[in-house]
Amino acid sequence: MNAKKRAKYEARARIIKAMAHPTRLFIVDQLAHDEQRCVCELTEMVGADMSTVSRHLATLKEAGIVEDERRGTQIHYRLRVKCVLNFFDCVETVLERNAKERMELLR
Amino acid sequence: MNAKKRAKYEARARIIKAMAHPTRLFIVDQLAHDEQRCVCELTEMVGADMSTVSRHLATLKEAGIVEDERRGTQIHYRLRVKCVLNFFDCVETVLERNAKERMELLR
DNA sequence: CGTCTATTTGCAAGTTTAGCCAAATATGCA
DNA sequence: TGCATATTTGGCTAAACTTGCAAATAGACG
Repeated sequence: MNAKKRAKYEARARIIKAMAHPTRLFIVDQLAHDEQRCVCELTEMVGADMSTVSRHLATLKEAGIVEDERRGTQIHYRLRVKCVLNFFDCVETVLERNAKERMELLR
Repeated sequence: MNAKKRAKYEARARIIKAMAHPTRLFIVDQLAHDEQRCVCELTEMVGADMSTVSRHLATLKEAGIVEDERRGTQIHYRLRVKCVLNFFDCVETVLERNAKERMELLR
């Protein structure tokens, strides 16, 4: 794999890596339902330190998956690209199939 | 987020994390085109140590994204779940949008 | 201007991941 | 059985990621 090709896959991987964390997935899922949320609300929902949540949001923003907007004293985040929600369907498919296969192996 | 919910997102994240690496993305992409490949071929294409490629394949297999089959002395890998290919489209969308936004910021 | 609130950032510790080399396994075949 | 080939696994190091606490920022508001 040459440098150019490698760079292409690295760019792609950066986006996917931004989704590859339970808390960040939760946030994305939440924003899919609620349109937008401030850091304090998400912190409350996630149940971690606000600094931790803030960093997760920065990771998602850096990847271009969410965008933020200041509203007075707080900052609201919302999904920037809806298609990431498609990930969930496929992931669910994989999980179901894994579960099914594990069942069959037990017989 | 309670324990059950957390477990749900952790399971999802494990799948996505398995995709979140340039080499593994390359492999998935390759298997999308070529149906199946042995470790030696993939090693050749990737250009890393065979042990490294083997581990990447193990990661993908563990997640349920690929499956393997021994053929004599070599082991062939193939995609187990096609829908992961949908990831690429969305990732491309995000990358394009990021590029576009960066252009606009330069004006 | 000073203060309060919301958020981000610096730092340190703990955990995970990636990569290579060497050694162990597993098959095929003479 | 013994050798050759393909693949995986153990061990180790360097780099990356995660997290919370404390400190720094940025607006809002009296």
